[in-house]
Amino acid sequence: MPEAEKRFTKYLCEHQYKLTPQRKVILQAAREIKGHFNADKLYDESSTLDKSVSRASVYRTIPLLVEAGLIMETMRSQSKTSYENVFKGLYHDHLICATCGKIIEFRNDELMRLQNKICKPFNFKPTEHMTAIKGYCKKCQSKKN
Amino acid sequence: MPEAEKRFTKYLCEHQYKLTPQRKVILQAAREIKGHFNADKLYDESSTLDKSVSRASVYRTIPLLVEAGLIMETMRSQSKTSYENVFKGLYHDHLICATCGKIIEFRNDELMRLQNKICKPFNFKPTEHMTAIKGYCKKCQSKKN
DNA sequence: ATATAATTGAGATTGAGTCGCAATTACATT
DNA sequence: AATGTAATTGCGACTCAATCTCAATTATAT
Repeated sequence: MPEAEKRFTKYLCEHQYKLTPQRKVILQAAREIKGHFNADKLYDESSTLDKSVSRASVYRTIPLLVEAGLIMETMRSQSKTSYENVFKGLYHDHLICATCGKIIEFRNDELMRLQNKICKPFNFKPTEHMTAIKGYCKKCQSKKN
Repeated sequence: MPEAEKRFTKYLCEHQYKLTPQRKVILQAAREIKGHFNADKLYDESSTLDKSVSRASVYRTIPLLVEAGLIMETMRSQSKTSYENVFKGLYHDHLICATCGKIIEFRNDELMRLQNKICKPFNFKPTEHMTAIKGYCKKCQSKKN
């Protein structure tokens, strides 16, 4: 059993949730998607694997996957919530172009350390962070000139 | 004329938009609100100043105020988009408690500098950033134990 | 004063996300 | 293996923030 499924099974068990075929399929679909996805995309992928999976189950499973630490909410744009797979230690954040919508991912350990440092004086225990920097990407800057 | 109104007038003029009484009222309402607000709150405040202002106009004016640099989107939580007034140089970010929803504001210049530094290698020109750190506030940590 | 393009309010519409419910099912206990 | 039961399912109805439509109105240039 792949690591992710093991973790999910453990999470469900610990919370007295059941490991249903639908949940397995949705997890598998989430794992197969590369990059960002929203609920609709996850529903499409899940349906492909198993037509019987309903949109409602997808919406109901997403918070479980988040809680289990398998996916995470990355941003909300154009009224849709985006998620992506969590890989061990491979945290990253995003630059978002205001013109073309392009998303550039970056990783910066200093940023992560700084955020932990920021929390201390507030006695705040951080679990996750989201940093999004909006602006103009290289292409859109030159277009403007 | 207050600085904010001057800037808004300039923005409208430059884009061939008209300075209507409704827009003036909505700007004034936005300026009077301390802290975070969403579209509904802004509608309430605007209505108090002038009953004739419609919800639609508030929604239509918000992007103008954002574009003019007078307010900014700060986050989206519980499916509502939050805004707050932009004051010269007084940028800040947020700690959000996952349990009680409490929002702690903080300011950190190092974070701001770091974000500019991060953009450089991508030739990305940042205009604004949003950092939200989720976790547990002091109170909610002790409740758990 | 007039022309005209932008703006308005009211209400309809959209669409992501949630909920209620009867039928089904995973799993613990015999 | 059969049973009990509480969790889960799919479906369709619902919610509600945000957007759109449209006829009436209005800010500004001429």
